Amino acid sequence: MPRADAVSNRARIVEVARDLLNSTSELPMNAVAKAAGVGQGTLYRNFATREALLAEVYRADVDQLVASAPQLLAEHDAATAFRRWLDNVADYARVKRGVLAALEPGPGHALAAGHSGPIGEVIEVLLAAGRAEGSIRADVSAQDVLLLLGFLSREEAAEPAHHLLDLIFNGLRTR
Amino acid sequence: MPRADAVSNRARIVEVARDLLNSTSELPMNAVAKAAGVGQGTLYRNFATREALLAEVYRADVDQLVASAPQLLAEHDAATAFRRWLDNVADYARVKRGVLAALEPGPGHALAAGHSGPIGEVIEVLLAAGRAEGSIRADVSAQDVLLLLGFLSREEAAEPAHHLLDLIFNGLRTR
DNA sequence: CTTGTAAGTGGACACGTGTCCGGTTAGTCT
DNA sequence: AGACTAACCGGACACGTGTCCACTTACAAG
Repeated sequence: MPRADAVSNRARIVEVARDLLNSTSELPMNAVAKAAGVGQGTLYRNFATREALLAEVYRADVDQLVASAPQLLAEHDAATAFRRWLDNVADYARVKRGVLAALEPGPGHALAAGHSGPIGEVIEVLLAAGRAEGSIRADVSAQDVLLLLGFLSREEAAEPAHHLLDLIFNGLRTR
Repeated sequence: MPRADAVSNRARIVEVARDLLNSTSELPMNAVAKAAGVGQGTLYRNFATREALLAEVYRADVDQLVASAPQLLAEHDAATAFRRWLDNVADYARVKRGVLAALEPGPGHALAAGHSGPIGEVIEVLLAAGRAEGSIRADVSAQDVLLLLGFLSREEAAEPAHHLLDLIFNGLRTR
């Protein structure tokens, strides 16, 4: 059972981080610690990396992203749903630059286990639907897609994101 | 006309950096400066970023990579040549982890001008050949390819590189 | 040979990151 | 209530990065 102050500290860290991101879109770890009134030790114990902190801050957004997939699958064929979902990811990534960092597999975090968090599972679902439909290559894993999506984290790729997604998605399709 | 000592300093910096990479595969900038017997100021003036230094160290390798493209185009059809060339890139990237950093477009360096250095030009040549042949999509730019190749810089992508290249190349092809 | 000066030098500095550890405190047990 | 202990706290620290600027020196002109 975690201590009460530890819980509130963690919550305050996330809250402060969200505020910082809204105002400056920068996220210096030591600034977060100072603003939250905790030491760096506490900050790093709760969130070992900046990505972990971002993941918590954007968890609601990630959840929404995850939730949109089944909805898309219900309304469209698998290929279209997949394509639309990728567009959703790109849109989120452009608005909130941190989202993509949040869904990236941490070092040694994703390679060992097969699942790369909720996002990985959703991609797997979309891939499975596409495979069943015959529109998506059978040799594509969620890990592959995640890796290919890595370009979204590059700053240079703000605008042509949809175009690049087009190329990537074209590559995932059967021919 | 640059000063004589400046020239030798620059050469020694590159030499030292190469040695460091061969022994530790790490490249701390201040370590390079100290080992080369120059101040950090000198180092950063000659090479504004670590990438610039890596680019110089691996220039010979990059040149070889660039030279292999026309050769491949002479021996195979454009699509095959392009595919083989991508494999070459992946092989280089796996052996010398720094090569990929060397060919990446620096911030604001590649977006403005159309050319992203020699690598960008080679890719453009391969793309043009593929377009003429009708096997490569017309809406693909060298910049796109460079961005998509960005996954090579991720550590996690050491082994499945060829598979991912397969997916990417599949995306570049016409259908 | 002396002097001028523009280029070059190199180290101090400010900043961000992540680790480590002595002190503190919440929750529990008697 | 009082004491114990394990978890927690938070700041000092060591390290790497990149910038800045006072000093030095190569080269040229008189």
